[in-house]
Amino acid sequence: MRIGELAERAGTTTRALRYYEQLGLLPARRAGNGYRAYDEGDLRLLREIRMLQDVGFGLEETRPFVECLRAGHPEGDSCPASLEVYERKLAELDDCIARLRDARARVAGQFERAVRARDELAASEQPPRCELTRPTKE
Amino acid sequence: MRIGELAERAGTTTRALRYYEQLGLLPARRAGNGYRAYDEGDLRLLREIRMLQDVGFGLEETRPFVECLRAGHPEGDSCPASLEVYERKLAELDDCIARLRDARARVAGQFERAVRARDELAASEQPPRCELTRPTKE
DNA sequence: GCTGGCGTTGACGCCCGGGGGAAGGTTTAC
DNA sequence: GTAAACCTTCCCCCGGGCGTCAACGCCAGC
Repeated sequence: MRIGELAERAGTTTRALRYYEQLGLLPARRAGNGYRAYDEGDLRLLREIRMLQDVGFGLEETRPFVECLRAGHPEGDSCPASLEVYERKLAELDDCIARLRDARARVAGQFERAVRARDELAASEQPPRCELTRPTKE
Repeated sequence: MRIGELAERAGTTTRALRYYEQLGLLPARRAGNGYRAYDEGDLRLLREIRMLQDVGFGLEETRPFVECLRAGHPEGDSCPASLEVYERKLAELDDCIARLRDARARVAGQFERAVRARDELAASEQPPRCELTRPTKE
């Protein structure tokens, strides 16, 4: 299989495949004419890469999974190195979520304070119209 | 006050101040010699900018707050435009947090599945040593 | 009058990942 | 024979927020 076919079957581009090869992530054998030659195993590796990217992994983070598959394991995450990446990613996500929640809390605090200040200002400038003092219309 | 002093008092750099001016965020009057001239009000604006940046606002998002202060309001968030930015930011943060949580859940699912697969494999390859069959040492 | 420390403008660099796109040359396929 | 697919190499880009020169002007002290 040549690069165009592989790209199409994996739903990516030839440009991306050359880039992965440049990273050493998905090296290709070469046919006599210099064309890159791929097989079904490479398709499997590529699908693993794309799947992990969809979940938010960077290309470097997919490397252990790819190498695990290439080493003959049934799944990309059958190796300890892959599990470590999972754990690191979970920690990273937790950290990021925590920081965002903290930021959210700070912004929400500011927002509520500002809203209260605005309401108090409005109340002092324009005293509330009481139903008992002005019972009827408008 | 000149640019160096303002930068130091606000804990930033002259480069940043020129950049803010370039954005129209913090325009400066000019002294006769062409030097930028700032006053205490500018320091206040600048502190507002830096405070918002610390909470995660981009420079453009600080603009309504700065203009609110410049319009003579007591706080940067005394204006409706600022409150809208707060609300937009809160929504943005909520969205981001939700997406991260989703990603985290997916990764966690993969991780747990992989760990179970590993444990089952280990159990099948090497049957558990039972206390009753091998009660003593090692 | 000279050094040093401020200031001015403008322009380029950078960081980060993940490629996009074009130029210029083979090889293959119909 | 020619179009499509492939090869390599190269630069570009996206956003934000500045850093870092370069080349020059202004002012104080000695």
